[in-house]
Amino acid sequence: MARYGKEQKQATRRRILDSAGRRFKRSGIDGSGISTLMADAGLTNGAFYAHFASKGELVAATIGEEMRVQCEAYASALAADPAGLETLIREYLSPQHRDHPEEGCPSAALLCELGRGGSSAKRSYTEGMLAIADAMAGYVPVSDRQAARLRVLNVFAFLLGTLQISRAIDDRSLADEILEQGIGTALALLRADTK
Amino acid sequence: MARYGKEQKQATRRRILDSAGRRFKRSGIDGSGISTLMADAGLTNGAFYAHFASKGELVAATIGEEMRVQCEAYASALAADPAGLETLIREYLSPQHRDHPEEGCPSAALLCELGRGGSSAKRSYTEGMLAIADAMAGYVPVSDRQAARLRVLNVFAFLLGTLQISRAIDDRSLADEILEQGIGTALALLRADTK
DNA sequence: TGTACATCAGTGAACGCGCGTTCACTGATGTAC
DNA sequence: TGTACATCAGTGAACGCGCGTTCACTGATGTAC
Repeated sequence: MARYGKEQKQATRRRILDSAGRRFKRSGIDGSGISTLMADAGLTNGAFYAHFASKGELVAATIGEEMRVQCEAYASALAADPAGLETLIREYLSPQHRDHPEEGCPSAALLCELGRGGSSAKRSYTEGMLAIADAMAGYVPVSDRQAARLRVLNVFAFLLGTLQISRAIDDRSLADEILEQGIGTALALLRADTK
Repeated sequence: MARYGKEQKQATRRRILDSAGRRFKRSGIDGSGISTLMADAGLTNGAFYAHFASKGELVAATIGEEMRVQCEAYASALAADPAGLETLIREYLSPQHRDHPEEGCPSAALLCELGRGGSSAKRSYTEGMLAIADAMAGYVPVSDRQAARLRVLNVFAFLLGTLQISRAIDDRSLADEILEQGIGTALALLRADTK
């Protein structure tokens, strides 16, 4: 409503990005309309195009932001506790994470949709994924850097697949069991000699 | 158009189910409208409700059918070649599968959407997933039956996560590399002692 | 064998609704004098 | 210090369109006589 410096508008943009991340992860990209996304941010639909040229641009920006936040969270958790990979895995494969996609991993919630989505969202995703692989490669017991990155990607693929299955399974105790079993498998995967 | 026996209408239903499977896997569930789904089957929108009570019912039926077909395909491939698990894994993690979701695994294409979707689709999915775990448990080097089923689920989670990542990655050669690396990891995962 | 009829799978127009997007407008603010 | 003005983030109604769903209708068929 004002002519503050530029910070005001950028703050609104960040607010939209933040609430859009939650909404997309809860309802899907196709399942989230502009009016709902803007209402989530406490605004009306018309203001949207002052911040983004299209829904596709919002999607790409939101994915980028989600991946950046996830990468930072993991990197700082590991910097604080270099053996913290196990904690991260246990949190990832927790019933809490399964039951609250809107607070969780963007890959687990949106990856199928990204696969068929626009190329700018894929670009954002690829960058974010590589940043995560890079940030975590140092904490994996593999000496070769590139091999360590691929190992991280492998573990990540396993975690996200397991979480997705546990979300789609219609039997809570089986879903719990899959998560529990997944923790052991993920830890083994992390350390295994694969080649 | 006719008063044939009941086979005619059931044949049409199967045709809708088959083309809907392809369409959902290509465009997503939210991304596929009734008119398009019916046109894919060579019909007009109005005929839909003679076969299904709602879109949700079609989704559940399609998921059930897709899982059944996948289960049968895997089971018969393994029956023909008991060491064929490696072939199955190589086909699953092939660029061909990555580039043709409409012909491929329903889990890889639709699992995020199922996670937030209706309960009848989840029910269908759960049944199908358990049937696959059961059908393949005998081919995994784990003696305890229930542990073998969970192992199958673990490998499946890894495969589907890896395929999804390779579809969302915007760099073909990196995507190829992830698939290639995934084959080795999946084979190791299959045989590893995880507990 | 030929004709009238009942059946019913499929047609296609229409329903209210929410989609992504556009745009004329509002009104609180910082700035100029 | 007080007032007039330019700015521009945000409003809210409207656009054409496709959504899921309904329904009166069509017309090819198997059946009855």
